[in-house]
This record gives sequence, C-alpha cells and structure tokens, in this order.
Amino acid sequence: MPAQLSEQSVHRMRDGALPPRQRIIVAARELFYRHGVQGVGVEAIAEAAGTNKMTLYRHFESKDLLVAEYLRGLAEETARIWDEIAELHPGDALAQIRAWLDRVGGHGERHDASGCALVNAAIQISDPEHPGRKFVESAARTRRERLTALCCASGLTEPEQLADHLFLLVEGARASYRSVGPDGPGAGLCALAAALLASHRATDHAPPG
Amino acid sequence: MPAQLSEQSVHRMRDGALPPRQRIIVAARELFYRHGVQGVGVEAIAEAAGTNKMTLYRHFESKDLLVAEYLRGLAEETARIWDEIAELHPGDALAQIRAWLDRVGGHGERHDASGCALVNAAIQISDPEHPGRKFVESAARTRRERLTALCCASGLTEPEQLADHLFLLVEGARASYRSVGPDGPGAGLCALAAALLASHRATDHAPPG
DNA sequence: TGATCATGTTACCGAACAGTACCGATCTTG
DNA sequence: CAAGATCGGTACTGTTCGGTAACATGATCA
Repeated sequence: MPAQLSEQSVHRMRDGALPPRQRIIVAARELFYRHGVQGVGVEAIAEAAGTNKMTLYRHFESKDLLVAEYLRGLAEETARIWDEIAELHPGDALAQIRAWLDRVGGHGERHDASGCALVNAAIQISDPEHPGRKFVESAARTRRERLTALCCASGLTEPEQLADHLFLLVEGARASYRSVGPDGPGAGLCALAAALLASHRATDHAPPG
Repeated sequence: MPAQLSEQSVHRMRDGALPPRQRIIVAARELFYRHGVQGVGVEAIAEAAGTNKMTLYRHFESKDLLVAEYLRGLAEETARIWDEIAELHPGDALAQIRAWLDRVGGHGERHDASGCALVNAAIQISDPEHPGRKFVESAARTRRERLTALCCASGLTEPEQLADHLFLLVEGARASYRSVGPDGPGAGLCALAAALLASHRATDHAPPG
C-alpha cells in the first residue's frame, strides 16, 4: 500500500483542479445529501466528479466505505465548527452557544451544515454494522458533550437540561426543514433559543420576553 | 375500474386473515419504516405480506403509488391520534397537549407513531413531484395547526411560539432517536416539555399552584 | 530514454430492481 | 353448474446497480 496523500499531491497540479479523490468526495457530499445515500449510484457520483467509476473504485474499495468516508468528513467538519466557534469567542461560553445557534440554525440559504446530513444518513442506513454508523454516533456524542460543557461553563441554570433542550430544538428545526419547508416552525428557532437562554438566566424559571 | 373496498370485503373471509391489500399495506408500513422507502423492494414487501409481486401490482399500480398510500395512511393516523386525544380530554386543551407529548414523546418501546416515519420518508424522497409528498406536507401542516390551536385554547402565554417550540422539541427528539439512540437527549423530552409548559403559565412567573 | 504510477475509457459480470404475461387454483354469485 | 373475479406461482423483460478486467494515455522520475 503506497501512501495516498503524498503521492496524490504530486499529481494534484495536473490542470489546476483537485485530484480525483477529492473531486469524488465533493461530488458524493453533494449527491448523498441531496438524494440520499441510497438514492444515488456510484456511477452518478463518478460522473459528477468528472471521472469514472473505475477511478472511484481505485480510491474507495466499496460504496459503503465511500459512504463511511462521507460521514467521517461530516463528523470532522462538525468538530471543526466547534473549534472555530471557540476561537472566535474565547472564554465566552454564552457567546459560543449563540454563535453555534446562529451557525446551525440560521439556515436561510445555508444547509451545508453537517448535523442534518448526518441524521439524514443515519435514517437511511438501517444496518447497524455499517462502517459509517460509528461516525454518526461519535459526531452526535461530541456535539452533545461540547454543548453541555458550554452550558455548564456559561453559568446558566440547569446546564445539562438546557443543553439537551437546545440540542433538540436545533435538531427538530433541521428535521422539519425538509418536511415542512423553510417557512415551518424552524424559522423561529433563533427567537425560541434566545428566549430559552433568557429563561435560564436566573435561579428561577422566568418566562421569555 | 371496479370498486375496490366492496369487492375485497367479499374476499376478506377466506381463511380469517386480512385481504392481501391490507397485508401488503401492513408489510410495507413495517419495511418502509425500518429500511427506508428506497431500501426495500416490492418483492420483499410482497413476500413479507405472504403474497407475491403480481398481486401487489394488482392493487398498486406502481411502487411510488404504494409509497404514497403508505404515507397517506401515516397522515391519516396522525389525524386520528389528534381526534382520539381530543375525545379523551374534551375541552381541556392543556391535558390534550400533555397527552400528545406522552404519546409521541414517550417512546420507550413505541415508535409506531407517524410523525417520525413521515419525516424519514420525506428525507428519502428527493423528487418534489412524488405522489406521496403532499401527504407529508399536509400531515405536517395539520399537526402544526392543531398544536397551535390547542396552545391558543390552553390559555398559556405566547401560544404560537409555544406550539412551534413543542413541535421542534418533539421532532428533534424523534430525529435524534435514531442517530444518538434511546439514551440520547430525547430521553428527557417529557421533563423538558413540562418545564416549558410551566414557563408559559402566566404572564409573569407566578404559577397559581 | 525507459520504468512507473495514477488516471481515463470501454466493456463486461452477476445481482437486484420495477414491472408484466400467463396459467391454474380458488372462491363467489348467477 | 357455469360465469366471473381474485389470488398464488412461475417465468419473463429491460434496466440499473455495485463491482471488476483489460487496455491505453499521460505525467513523473531515475
């Protein structure tokens, strides 16, 4: 087995484009998200990547492992988003929570986020032994842990409960985004979350307003 | 086209079992939910229904229309659940809300509910012209309207906001159920919803008892 | 210059898929 | 009993799918 990245970086400058492996991942990310993991074939991915099926199979030994790589990339992006937010608001847990809500909940045009795609994929993968499931679960666990840690550090009351509450709100907004559409109940997510944060300010529950 | 239901009820008593059309619907409901609309073929459905593909196609002219019928049944069940809850707690909007939360959120063993399956199916159906999409959308709209109406009738503050809040919580719990598992943040849904209802009791934080 | 490696291309395989034709058995109803 | 309908079983079509074999091309590097 030769090294992959170093060898490819040699071939990367062929015509200024990305190497085929990267193009395949980009295309897979788009198509898997739009049509579902089961709704798109490897040939369509290869074509969208500007290559062919054979080259795809030279880089991914099966479609399941390509799916796993797709999910691994999404989980990685999720973790990266948390890091970026932490760097943007160092030491300010509440600001980090708000930034996260803005990022994952402010889906006017943006749904390139990872959480929703991970959940969607998890729904479509019924096999519990699928090589990609562990990335879905680890991403969900990471997200929950980091959100809980932020809530604890923010000084708000009942942080664990608040973290789960925020988690469910965001996940619900994303889930309903496809079935109800962008005008659904998810549109008011930011307002709801803001009210929720306000209600966890004091020792007692205060109504939002 | 001959009448369907009357002709079939004649054949219903063949050996005490359901007629094949009903068996197909039951099997499709189970398999579509477990493996996804795209993850199960018509032959597997027919076999699970104790019949064969030919009989299936005598009752459903295509797989897409079988999927549509599946979604129509789910939407119908959603509406029926609301009616049952209304009959169980007549005139008591708050009790109806609590009953709904218990029903759709108290998923220890039960996930025969329809909302989650509808959302899951919506995710897997990328084609906006699919004959089943209208049932998904109408079910979501119905659920939101009825929940909003209940919140308005309950005398709680900011009913529309509360309705969307509850909707997102429940939807988030169901969405995370598959990716995170039953021990995920959805486990505390009932407690979260109870606290949310309490926080919407009065204009100011002064619960009567 | 020649060896090497990744890539592109075409063709192919076996399986599964949606959907159909046909036949025989069974049941209801006249 | 006979007509008519449904149902089950088998076999079939054409397509698409995941995956592979074989060969040609073009770039890199010794």
